Formats: sequence, structure tokens, C-alpha cells
Amino acid sequence: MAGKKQIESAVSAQDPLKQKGLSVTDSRRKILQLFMQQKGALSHGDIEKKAGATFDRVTIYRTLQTFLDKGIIHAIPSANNAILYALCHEQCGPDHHDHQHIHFICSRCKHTFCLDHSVTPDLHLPKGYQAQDIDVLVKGVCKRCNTTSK
Amino acid sequence: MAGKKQIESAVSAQDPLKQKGLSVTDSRRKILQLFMQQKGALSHGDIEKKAGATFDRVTIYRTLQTFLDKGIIHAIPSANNAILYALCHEQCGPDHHDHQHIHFICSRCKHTFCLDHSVTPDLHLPKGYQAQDIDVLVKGVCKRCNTTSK
DNA sequence: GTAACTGCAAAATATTTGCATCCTT
DNA sequence: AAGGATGCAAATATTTTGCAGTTAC
Repeated sequence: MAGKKQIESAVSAQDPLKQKGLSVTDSRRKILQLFMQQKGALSHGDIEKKAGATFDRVTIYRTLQTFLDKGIIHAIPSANNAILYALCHEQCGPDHHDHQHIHFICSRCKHTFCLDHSVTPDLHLPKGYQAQDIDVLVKGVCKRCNTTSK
Repeated sequence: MAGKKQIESAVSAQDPLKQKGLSVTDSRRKILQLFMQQKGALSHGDIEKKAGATFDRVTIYRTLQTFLDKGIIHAIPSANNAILYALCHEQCGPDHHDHQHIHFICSRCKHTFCLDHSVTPDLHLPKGYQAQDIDVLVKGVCKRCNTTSK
């Protein structure tokens, strides 16, 4: 058991799946990869498109749910029907999500980004209200769309 | 018919429907009333429950869409499938939505409130990003749940 | 009277569940 | 070998669309 453990830990650094005690399967690896490449948020539909017919629609549902449960990804609120998902950071666990970053939705290219370096507002809630978790959604024009031609 | 007209115009002051040039119908009046009573956000499903079998599910879809278009209500982002809607304020128009308030989701009673008196953050976006619209979602415990027994 | 709104039916989408099979550990 | 994950089929749920009848103005 000792030697095996060493190998696992060598791989696990790059593999959130093992860290969270999940079996490493093609679909999970692939979907995870999509998130890492994209460096932005994806909807179920996005994944389906990008993954092509690689695997079943149901598998995507289940995989996303599993990732959510394990704290590998988080859901980003949106006002249109499509729920978006993006990778969590290390400090997130199954129960504890700590996202002090801002979700930025570009109104031009429609991409959603997580901006980590932004500061969270200081809120002035009315008396009696107790904040536990804050999510900031900003709509606007992203860096790329801003610099490329209008 | 003359007497009827007088009654109608007396009502219109409090009636956003006429202000926006919409026909005043039972369903619209009823749904508007639900929002005003509730003083909180409602999902399509909430309305369906509260309205009972008063009118068709399709009418609710269409009414909500119409209200959105006219700027009578606004959609509140959420991370679960249910989209919420709440009344807009006077300064909102069809194109221009100005919601500098905070959307507060109570994790205990599951209600969503619009807190108007809260201040909007100063954001520090990375260079190149241009903000147009900001929405702040706060999860926590609302006033009522905080004061009533634990 | 006319344009707009509603209800009903049905189509199109989206999501969930059960079960047999296959894969990871 | 055993437990978990996937694929397929099918059951549900949600949202959209078309059209005929009704209502507001």
C-alpha cells in the first residue's frame, strides 16, 4: 500500500478528482478539462456542444451534480434560464463555499468570467439582516471585447 | 358606460398597467397584486400556487414576460433553476433598469427580498473590464427569521 | 370594431429516474 | 470481485408556439 500511495499523491496534485475521492473516468476527466481550458463559466449546453457526442446528456447532468456536491465547481447565478458553472478554488469544500470573487458577464461576447482580484463590497444591510455569503454579478464589457475592435 | 369609466380612472393612479399602456385584465391585475402583497420575489411556480387554477400556466408565462418587457418587474439571478421576479421601481423603463439595491436570499425561510437602502460597492475590476450593471446577491438570515425563535 | 389577451392543445426542451452493463479501484 | 459510473429508454417537468374565442378599449 505504501508504494501505491506515493504514486497517487504524485498524480493527485493535478487531479481534483482523486483529491475528492471520485473515480477517474473519461467523462469526468474530459469535463474537468473543458472547465480548465475555458477559464470561464460553462452551462450544461456549452458542455454538450463542446463535448460533442462523446457522452450522454445524462452523464453531463450527473457529472455536474457530482462536481457541485464535492465542491469542484460552483453554480453562478444568472437571470436567464441557463445556469452556469465554474471551477472552485482550493478553499472550497462540499459544504463551505468561499467565493469572494466577482462574476463578470460580458454583454458583448456573452462569456462569464470569475474575477478573483476584485474586492468585495462593504454592505450596509438593514438592521436585523445577517449576511453569510455574497455573490456579486457584474454585467459589462470584458477586456478582450474592449480591446478588440468595436 | 360613463360611470364605469370614472371608477377605472380612479384606480389607474395605483395601476402600473395603464401607465405602461397595457390592457387591464384579470390575470394581470391579479399577478400584480400578488407581487405587491408579497413584497418579495416570486417564481413562476410561486405564482402558479398562489393563483391556484385561476388562470392558465401559459398566461403566467406570457404575463411575466410582458411585465419584464415593460419594466414592471425584473428578474433576479439565482443559482438554482428557479428564476425569481420582483417589482421594479419607478425609475425603471423597458430598456433601462436601474437596480442599485441588493437581493437578499434568506437561507432559513427561503424568501428573497430587495433591500433598497443598501449601498452599492465600489468595485475594483481588473484593467480593461468595464462595468455597466451590478447585481449583488446576499445569502443570509433575514430580519424576521432572525428575530423569531431559532 | 379592432387590436390585444386568454385558454386550450400540442410541440419542443429540459431534467430526472430506473435498470442493465461496463469500468475503476 | 464490488461498488460506482455510464448509456439507453422512458417518465416528468418546463417552456414555447399556434390558433380560435373572448375581452378591453
